Amino acid sequence: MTYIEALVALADPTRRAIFESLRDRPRTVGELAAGQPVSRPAVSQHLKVLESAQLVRVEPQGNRRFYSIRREGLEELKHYLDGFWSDALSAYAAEVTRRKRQERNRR
Amino acid sequence: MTYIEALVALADPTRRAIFESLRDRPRTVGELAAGQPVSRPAVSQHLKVLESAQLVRVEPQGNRRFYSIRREGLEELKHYLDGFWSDALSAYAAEVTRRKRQERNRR
DNA sequence: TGGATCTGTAAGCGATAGCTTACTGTAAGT
DNA sequence: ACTTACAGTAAGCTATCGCTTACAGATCCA
Repeated sequence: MTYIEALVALADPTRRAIFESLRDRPRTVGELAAGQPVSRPAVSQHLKVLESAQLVRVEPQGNRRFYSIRREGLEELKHYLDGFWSDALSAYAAEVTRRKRQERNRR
Repeated sequence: MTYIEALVALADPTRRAIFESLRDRPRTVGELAAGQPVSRPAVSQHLKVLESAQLVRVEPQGNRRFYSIRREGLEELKHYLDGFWSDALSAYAAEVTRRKRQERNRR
């Protein structure tokens, strides 16, 4: 059920910005905070949420901590979304079309 | 930029429950409210958000309004997520591995 | 036509999410 | 050893989100 955490995590604009700024390469907390209009502790808190959602990993390197994107959380979320492309869903779509046609013919 | 609205919309548990209960077939507001532990106006408000995110459509039928799932919002979100499977991201992954190896050899 | 049914909107309230400042801990540099 | 740099945690504040009740509009049915 990590896809729920991923949804919640990415729903916040600041958290999404932090996540996206990790696209090209890993970054330290300080680096990430410098790129955002919020304080460094705020970034730390966001990273905690992202990590719990399996969206980022940490790599401590001496004094600093490098954060980087992790695919696991994204994949779970993608699979959840894929679940809405089922046959049942197609069946309903047909029903909607049918209803519309019916409605049109009635006038 | 509808994928942002989709993220926010699906991040709420009640809204997600409503959305998921539309998987098999279209339903009226009353039906949806009956399946949820919140009031009917609350469901109406959630549906408004879902509709704005292109996740559902409405089909008024006389007195009632049938809501059903719409794929557009989901697709935008999926494409957004797909963007994180780029080459740049693979490059970073390599860098992480390289860093780890370096770290190991140093001890 | 008049009451009943279905649904959206308005206003207001409480919980919580995100932010800040202050503090603590740990590693690096001199 | 002492100081500086980096980052996580604690506590507290505020804005916002989701909920409720009350109300309004539209359609159905007798």
